[in-house]
Amino acid sequence: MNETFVLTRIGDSVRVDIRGPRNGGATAPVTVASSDLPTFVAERELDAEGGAGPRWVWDDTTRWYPSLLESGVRVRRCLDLRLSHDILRRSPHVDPGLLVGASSAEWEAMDPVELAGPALFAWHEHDEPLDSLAEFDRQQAALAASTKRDPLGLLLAAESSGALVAAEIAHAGLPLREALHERMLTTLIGPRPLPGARPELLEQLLPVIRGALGAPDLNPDSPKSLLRALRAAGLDVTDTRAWNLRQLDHPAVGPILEYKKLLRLANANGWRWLDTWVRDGRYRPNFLPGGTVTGRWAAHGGGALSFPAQIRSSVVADDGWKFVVADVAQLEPRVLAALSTDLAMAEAASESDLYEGMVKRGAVATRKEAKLGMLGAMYGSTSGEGGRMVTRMTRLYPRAFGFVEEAARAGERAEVVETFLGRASPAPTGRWTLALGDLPADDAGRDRDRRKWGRFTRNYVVQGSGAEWTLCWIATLRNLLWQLDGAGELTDRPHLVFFLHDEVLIHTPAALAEETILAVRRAAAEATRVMFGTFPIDFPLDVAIVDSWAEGDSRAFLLDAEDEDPDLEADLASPR
DNA sequence: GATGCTAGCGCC
DNA sequence: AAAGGGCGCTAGCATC
Repeated sequence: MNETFVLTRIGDSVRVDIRGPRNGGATAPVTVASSDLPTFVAERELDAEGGAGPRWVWDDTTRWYPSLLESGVRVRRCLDLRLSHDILRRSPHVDPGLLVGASSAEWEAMDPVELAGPALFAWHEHDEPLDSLAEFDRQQAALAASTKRDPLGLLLAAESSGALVAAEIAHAGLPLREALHERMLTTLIGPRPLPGARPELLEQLLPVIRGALGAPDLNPDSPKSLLRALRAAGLDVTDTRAWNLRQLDHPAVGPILEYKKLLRLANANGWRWLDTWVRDGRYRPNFLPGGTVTGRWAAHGGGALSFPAQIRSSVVADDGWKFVVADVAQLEPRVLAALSTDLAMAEAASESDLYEGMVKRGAVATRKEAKLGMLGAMYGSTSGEGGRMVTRMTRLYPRAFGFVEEAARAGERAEVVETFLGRASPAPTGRWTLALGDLPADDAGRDRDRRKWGRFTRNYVVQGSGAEWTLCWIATLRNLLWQLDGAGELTDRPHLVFFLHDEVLIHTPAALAEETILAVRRAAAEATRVMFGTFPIDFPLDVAIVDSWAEGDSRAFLLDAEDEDPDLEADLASPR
């Protein structure tokens, strides 16, 4: 039976309201002691073996699933009412009145529970527990009445699966060898310093920098005093950004850049990071599904989503285990081609490298131009080579480039834009939205803000739809991984241990690594089918079986590759 | 002493 | 004249 179980916590017990697949109507609720819940859930999952499985409806995955996982219980499906409330409330295709009811304000204000890290403390539940059944019924009614019922329903399911993945990643943790990390730190910045002291190798760079600038008291940790010292030394700079310093020809530049790089490592992923976020060979950040407006995940704790390439060599699979690392090549351009049904761009995307595909078809002269043009279209470049390429490529791919252009125009009109499945952008609140169409021609500030919002909505439709594809990917993947020939609980089988926007890491027994690769590919194909149906678009994956994340890092490879410019992103990020 | 902001840099 | 999106994190610094 694929029944729906709606869980509401009441004191030390849980009220379970059961909705059958056909009757839709209420049956008498069951009351389960909280301590018996894992058994109750496990039995229902077992009963439904083979089918899609029961669906567990709860207020918030972070308040339910971690303890189930601790008890060794995995679920196949859930509906996270907190996340779905947020999506439905923002959708212009949902009647907001249907979502209003008891505790509306509490549903709006609910935050996820942080499970990892130094701030861990017990959360206080509401005195009056939120009634999940009432909220579920409201959401179902709102969904049923929506003109975008099917895509929104898919989005809610994918978002909820993402919440399950996030909890499972937190449960399993990313394998990270403290000893390796410490050795790397010691080599690069010196042994663990005393509290408050500068690491040894930074200390050694200090006199070099001070000497070269003739500033004996300079503290290069302070951008302000560094800027002062640079200008006092006769250098024409307005900030201390590494990219700008690199343009200068001065003996202080090399040591300063080296210092900044090591300081960054020490601050972001040094000894304190290790102490705080890594325990018993596992790094456990808090992933927050739906944590950003576009639907990409956010993360708290240890900078999980900016895990530097430099330290990925510390991420090593357990003995007898492997990592399967997979990332999507040019996710967002491919999503854009499908969003806009641009057949010419989709045709170029049949190549494993979309940009090369454009070059091969004579659209542009070089891979770099293709990339500049695509990124320019998705981010809103108007000047420089990016801007020029956008103009040229608009003629070649009018549907795709027109699609993002229209999203930008809509944003500038203060309209809400949507992702492919219907996640709506927030309404703008800036002053420029007032008296729209009645702007003084010389109001440069408002004009700038309006264009800035247009760049946001332009990017929103692509970034948000890309996030939806990856949600569908990992949602399918977690189920396929469970069906592999494993046994035992989650961490005894192939399981996801990291998710980075368009890249996944799976920790798998070595014997199942090849099968895991097949699962990753099948999941990608399924995500494409579910999202885009028969539209001819490919999402090729780069997949590798590795012992260390560093081996599977395409950037590490690209640094040696002749045909790729590793500084291209930096070029884009810099003025001129 | 706590809090909020900025600069700068990491990731996608 | 110049004009790219989304994030998190840290230290320094200003402020209360």
